[in-house]
Amino acid sequence: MKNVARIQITSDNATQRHRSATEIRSEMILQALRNAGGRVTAPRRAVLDALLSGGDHPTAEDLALRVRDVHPDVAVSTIYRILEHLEELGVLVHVHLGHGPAVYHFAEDTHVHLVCRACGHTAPLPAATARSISRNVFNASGFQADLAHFSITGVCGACTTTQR
Amino acid sequence: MKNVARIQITSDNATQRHRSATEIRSEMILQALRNAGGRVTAPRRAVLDALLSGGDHPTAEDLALRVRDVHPDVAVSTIYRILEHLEELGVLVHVHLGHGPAVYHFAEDTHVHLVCRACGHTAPLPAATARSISRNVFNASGFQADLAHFSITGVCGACTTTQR
DNA sequence: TTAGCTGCAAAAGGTTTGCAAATTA
DNA sequence: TAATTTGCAAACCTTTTGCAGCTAA
Repeated sequence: MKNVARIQITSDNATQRHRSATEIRSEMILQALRNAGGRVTAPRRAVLDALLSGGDHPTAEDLALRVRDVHPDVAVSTIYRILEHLEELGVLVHVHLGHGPAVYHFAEDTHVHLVCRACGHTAPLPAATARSISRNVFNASGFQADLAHFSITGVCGACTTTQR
Repeated sequence: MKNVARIQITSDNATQRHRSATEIRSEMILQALRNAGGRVTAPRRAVLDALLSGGDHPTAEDLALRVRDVHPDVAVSTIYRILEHLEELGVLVHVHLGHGPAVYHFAEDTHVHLVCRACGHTAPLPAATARSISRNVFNASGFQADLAHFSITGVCGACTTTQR
């Protein structure tokens, strides 16, 4: 009995902790949505879940696939509308990594992407470097750069070495 | 008679000089095209003329319109194929200034574009700044950046001032 | 003559839109 | 109930592709 109780408490705590990571964050966002006069629907929850649980650079299509695991007939257009809405709320941003579809990000995770045109891999530019570059651009041109919206293409270190 | 002759010579010289600027360049490119096994056709000449004479950041559509002033039924697909071909020859590059269509450039005129998302204007980043940024990226990440392929979005000095 | 181009029409890929039905608050 | 969302289908925009006929070399 004692043991069982203890185990249950532990288990509850674990569940609770797990929830705080993603679900509380999700709830906060849903609340912001409601505060802005929006409604909380199954597709919206599912998109947030997909964003919070999934990989790092999902496209709208990726998100649609994940959402459909749970709600099989959510339309892509719905996904796009939800993403647009979340961008307006300042929760998300979209980024163009290359010629293909855009990828989506939580706004707080914004970073500059280096995309190698030889191997296709994406690496983040260190935040300090990004800041220094923005400062550099600003000093030169008085321009407040959002370096994260489009990626920086080029050739990564590994591919430079390989190529010769 | 003397005068007439003189005038004609002067006029010829002027024409000659005018030709050197764009037409000789055009001829060099056409020659490179031939050397690569390609053929010189009316649409190709017209695309080069449009690129050499026109504004600074033409899209494929812009070029199609200008080409059609002279050759009314050149297809857009032809324009795209010509542009692709000239890119393969290293004569041109295309640049993504924003969410719309790509714009085309002579490779030698490559520069980094700052695009203001408030007013839409495009300004070049000083070459020295661009070099310094590339160096910065390379030192931080070993990545050889092609900063010119995608623009840098942000808010220009004028709009920053205006907005508050 | 023949490899290379072109026009046309259609398709592809990503994103947006119109609208009637369904759903949230 | 009223306002918001959704699914579906169709449209949109930029770019690519297939193919039969045309053309430069």
